[in-house]
Amino acid sequence: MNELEDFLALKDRFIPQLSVDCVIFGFHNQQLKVLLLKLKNLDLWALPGGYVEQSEGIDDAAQRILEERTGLRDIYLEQFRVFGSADRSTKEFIQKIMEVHHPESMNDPWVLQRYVSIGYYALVDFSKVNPTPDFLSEYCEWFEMKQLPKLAFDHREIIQKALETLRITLDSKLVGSNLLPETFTMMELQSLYETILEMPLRRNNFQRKMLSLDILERIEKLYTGAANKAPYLYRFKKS
Amino acid sequence: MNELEDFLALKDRFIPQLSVDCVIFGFHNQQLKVLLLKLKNLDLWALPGGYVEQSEGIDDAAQRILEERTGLRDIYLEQFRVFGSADRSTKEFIQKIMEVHHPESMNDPWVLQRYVSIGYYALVDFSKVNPTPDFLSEYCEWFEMKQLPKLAFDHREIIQKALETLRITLDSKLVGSNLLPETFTMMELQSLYETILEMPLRRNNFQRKMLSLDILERIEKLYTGAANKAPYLYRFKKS
DNA sequence: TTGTTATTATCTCATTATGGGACAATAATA
DNA sequence: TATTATTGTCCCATAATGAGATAATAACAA
Repeated sequence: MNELEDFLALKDRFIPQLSVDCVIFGFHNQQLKVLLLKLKNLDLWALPGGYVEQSEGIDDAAQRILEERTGLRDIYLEQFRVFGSADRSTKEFIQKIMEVHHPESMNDPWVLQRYVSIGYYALVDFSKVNPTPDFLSEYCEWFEMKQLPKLAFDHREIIQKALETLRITLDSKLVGSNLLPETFTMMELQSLYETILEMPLRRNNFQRKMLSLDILERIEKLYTGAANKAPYLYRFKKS
Repeated sequence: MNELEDFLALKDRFIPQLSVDCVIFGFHNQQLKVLLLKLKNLDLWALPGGYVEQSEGIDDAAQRILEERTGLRDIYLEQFRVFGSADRSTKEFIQKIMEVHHPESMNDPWVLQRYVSIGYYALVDFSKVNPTPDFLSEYCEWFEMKQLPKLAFDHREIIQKALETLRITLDSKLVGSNLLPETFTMMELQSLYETILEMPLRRNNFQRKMLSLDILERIEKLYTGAANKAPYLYRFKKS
């Protein structure tokens, strides 16, 4: 496990006791998804995360972590909350993880210290992501928000809080332009909003609202082969 | 400077390279004010701030710092953003501050390290605050938002960001109940909103809006001695 | 060719919210 | 009793939103 040794040796590169956790949202098959990592030899999943280098801004750290897990650069990223309550009970989890990988590391009190974690949420085009695990994990997979697996630390709470923030900022930020592919139908856009808000919206009023914002460009019709009127394709206007 | 030595000796009590800065808002004489500290022997002011103890939650740390500077407990507090860009240039300021107080401390690389700071804003009843400086400062005073003095670090930016957040959340949070005294007139409430939003509002529409929210209780009339109709006093409903 | 069917795109109307002016009520004073 | 400066409401035009109704149309079946 040389990687881990390297990691422990490099601890001076990072700000101690501070981590960054990223809730990466994607949208696929009318469902909101989150990218998670399966921890090696444990029946536990975790958010993509990492540490902040001494010479690195926190937003840069988040971008770096995101690029490592998705292969994408310049991702839409939003800081939403710091998780630093005294009872985050990260110790028990780190203990579990470290015991499995490298029992000797337990002698180094550094790994067992309490962490304060900065929560970011990211919006990505599902189809462009290349999920890549890190050295503590064996897989990297998308999970539907409704069916999250068993999560380490307080990561379930972090995901929940990220979604709440996303909901609140839904109509002030252009969420769609980051979660949807280049072109999409009005129904797909509506379905995205309904999924995030967890409530049905009316087709007619939703379309009126979206068109009135003057942020969409109507391209051509999409002929799906279905026996009904073909919907228009839209894209977000450039600026 | 024994206090400082104690402080340096106690560094293991705190999470390193992490600080908390509090933007404490008050409202007085129709003006929005911020509580600031005057750094000893320097022509510089700074936000009340501090470090997070190893066994302390970050919100608890903020409450502790707030209590030390204002004498108030259970203050309305909201985390709004983390400041951790690589170029926060805190070093030059810390250097300035430490040179003045304790040149020997400069040998300890700890004090010169880069910091990541969690920004909180607090809303307090101006009249109840007892401003109290900390060991690095000589005064603790209220400043009008429009006339801030020369500020250390990136504290001006932090204050600006806090105000922006306050504006955005103005109608979802009950800002008034924290910034105003127990009872107040409709005009005072409106004046608070106008000051925060930096825009004039219409008396009739503002009153209609506020009353329709069903959060205010009308008490009795306030006879000021002025030659005009006496305004009602209001208080925020309990629950 | 001509219906049929399932959607999509719009239109319309009622209801509610908001902007902005007008007016009546009233506490102290002249 | 009249005056004055505010305060509390009312009214109406306009904008935004909720909810049903109707027209357009792409593929398929008859």
